Amino acid sequence: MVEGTATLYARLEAYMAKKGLRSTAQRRVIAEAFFDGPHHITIEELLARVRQRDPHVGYATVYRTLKLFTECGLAQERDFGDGRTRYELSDESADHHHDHLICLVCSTVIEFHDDKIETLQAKVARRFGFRAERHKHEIYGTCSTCLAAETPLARAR
Amino acid sequence: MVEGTATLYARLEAYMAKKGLRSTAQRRVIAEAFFDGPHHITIEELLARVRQRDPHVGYATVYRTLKLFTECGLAQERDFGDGRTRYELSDESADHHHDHLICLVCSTVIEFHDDKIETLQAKVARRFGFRAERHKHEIYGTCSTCLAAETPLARAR
DNA sequence: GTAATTGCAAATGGTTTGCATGTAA
DNA sequence: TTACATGCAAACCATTTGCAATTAC
Repeated sequence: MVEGTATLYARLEAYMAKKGLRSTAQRRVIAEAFFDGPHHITIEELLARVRQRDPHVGYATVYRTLKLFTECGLAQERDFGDGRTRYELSDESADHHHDHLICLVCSTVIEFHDDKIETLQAKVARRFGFRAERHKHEIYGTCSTCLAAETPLARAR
Repeated sequence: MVEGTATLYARLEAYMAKKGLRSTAQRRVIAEAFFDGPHHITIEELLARVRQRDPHVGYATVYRTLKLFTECGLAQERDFGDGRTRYELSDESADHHHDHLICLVCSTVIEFHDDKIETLQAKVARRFGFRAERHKHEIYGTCSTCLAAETPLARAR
């Protein structure tokens, strides 16, 4: 299960205390908006959510704060190739590690997890004497919904 | 094996002829520099190679030409997260499909291929009714050379 | 001849940064 | 009080684009 947002926020507080960083109203609002916002959120989307609660927050603050979240292990950056960075709860913060299927038609992102692939990946790294720290595994294509919307002719492709 | 550069160039010529595009000195020089240059080359690196042969080539031309190579299936874009796009011969142009191990210390890129992972990937897509078109599988960590250079203490991490 | 191509410089767009002001501890 | 944070605007930087001059066909 996903940790409660209170627990996530406590982790952030602990990190900030350790580093001598300060707990500010902006960081609290951004954390709240991020923790219960949609997965794979962009800075722009997050800023919109944040400004619903505090219209004065600047976008540089959101950038800086998400960088902070990434440093302290709460968030992970994702790049799905559309030009803007997306953020999601890190594997440790969410229930477990996952990878992505990305629909090139409607941009929907489906999360998946496959233990066998993870195991094989570890084997590949070992084969090269490589210490794997993280990975990115993204499958691009067309999701079932968009496939259904295609004409029969196109679907037969 | 990798196709000879003559064959690759012939494919490019065929594509350009089909599309009514023109064979120019710049495109020839860029193709030559790309086909026998290093894998995962950046625009800047490629431009440097190109300018050894023709100092007047502009960098917009290199961008446009690599986009052309990508369109016609000769090249593939890669993003290893360092801010610039890299280009390599496409799977069909080179011997076969491969993925990457990327060293976070020295930036070395190791190519790997694992049929079992490919098969499992296809299964994952099927499970979601997803038509997979391409994928990106990158493992980030520390390569064997950099591991060897670490202190015993750090290596035990 | 004429449409595609080039080189240059300017524009774009996401992200970062400098700095004066504000504020948590 | 004194670093750390913020908001704004300007800077950055890879990439794209407008346009006049050039060139392939």
